[in-house]
Amino acid sequence: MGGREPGLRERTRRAVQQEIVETANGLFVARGYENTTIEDIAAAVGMSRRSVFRYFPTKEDIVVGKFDFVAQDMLVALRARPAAEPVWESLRRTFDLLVAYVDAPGQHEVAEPMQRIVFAHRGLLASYLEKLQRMQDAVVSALRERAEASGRPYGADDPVPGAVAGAAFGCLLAAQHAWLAGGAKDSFAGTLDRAMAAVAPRG
Amino acid sequence: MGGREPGLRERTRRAVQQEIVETANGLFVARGYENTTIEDIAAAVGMSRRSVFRYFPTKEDIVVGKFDFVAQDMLVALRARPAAEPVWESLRRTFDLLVAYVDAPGQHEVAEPMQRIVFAHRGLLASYLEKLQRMQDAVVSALRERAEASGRPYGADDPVPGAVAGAAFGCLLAAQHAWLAGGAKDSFAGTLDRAMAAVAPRG
DNA sequence: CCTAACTTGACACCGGGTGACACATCCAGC
DNA sequence: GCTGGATGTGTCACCCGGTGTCAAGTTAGG
Repeated sequence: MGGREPGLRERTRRAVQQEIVETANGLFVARGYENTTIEDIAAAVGMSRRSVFRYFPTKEDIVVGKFDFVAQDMLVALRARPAAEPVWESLRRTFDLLVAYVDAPGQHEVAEPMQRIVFAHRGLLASYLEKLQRMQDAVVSALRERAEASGRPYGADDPVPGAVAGAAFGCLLAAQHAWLAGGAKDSFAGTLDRAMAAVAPRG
Repeated sequence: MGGREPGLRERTRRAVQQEIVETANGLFVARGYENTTIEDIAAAVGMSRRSVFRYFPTKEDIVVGKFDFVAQDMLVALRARPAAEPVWESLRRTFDLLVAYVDAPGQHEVAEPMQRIVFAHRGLLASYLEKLQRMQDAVVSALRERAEASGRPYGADDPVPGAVAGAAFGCLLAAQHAWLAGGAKDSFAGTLDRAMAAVAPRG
């Protein structure tokens, strides 16, 4: 991340955010997303409705906001991959961060129902897809940098890097979908491997 | 589509819907999406706020609702492709319906700014992505049918057909992105061709 | 002409989200 | 130790998207 040593202010803020997320997730899985109002969350945490909005811009962000961080980390991870590595492999390794998030043994019991909630609700799914899209845009930038560093830069409006990244994220989403549909029994990593083995960039 | 002879009721309904869309699009382009309230639209069309919601479930649907129809048509188109054709080619041809929508010479002047509006607004982009996702789900079903008919069905939780479809839609989105970023000068079809040439299913 | 189905407008209401203001707290610097 | 400014919070008022309800109006069919 950017600033070294987050500082006390930022740390307490993160702590409150974390508490809101955990409390809210509990309510969401118990009563459902739409049946839980911001006021319910505020009351459960012990603050006012207004203050909840000071920590999260929207209700949806309480659920999918964390992916902004994952996106940043993924970018760093992608930039750290060796330049000689095939792009598809680099992307697969970049996704390991998301995989770790999903396959994490400790949080598995809470992460999976939340995923189902995301995929079940219109606005939430839309919001998640939009986050992935932003993530993807960043990946495209990284891909361009990499191509430039290796001496074969893409043209400004070349759709190719976007297509490669788009295909990879498409596989990611498909894997998530299939994994959830299959009851989340297998490892997510394995499902993603199979998905990404079915497609490959040309050249 | 389904019922033969739409009937008077349904036809007038479609006409009103069309008028709402056109009036609203005019306001959106002129004053921006967020600066245009449902009441503004209702007033411009000459009906009450409530009635607008009788024709469109949400404000976003006024913009992206038409893609539900495109999705249905795309499904039909995909099913009509010869079974022997390579999958990637079938998908590219299926996208021709969307291409026709974008490259259409008549509506080009209104379609392009609307596309920019969609890509510029959080909720709108999210909504559009969600529509594409639903479209994609349908495509996956068609891919499964095709594989079954050719004697090599996929397993129930196999992520492969989803990955192929996801990759194709990823290319589609990337092409749209690059096309808009490049000022929509080239033909969209050509951009999409280049995007889909950069990736291919394995096997 | 009368009635039943459908459409519409008007009104009330909910919930997400924002702006403004007042109050408390905490941490300077004097 | 006091004071003053930054920061956090609650309260209130408001906007807008979206829904339920009901009464009035329209249209088609007997």
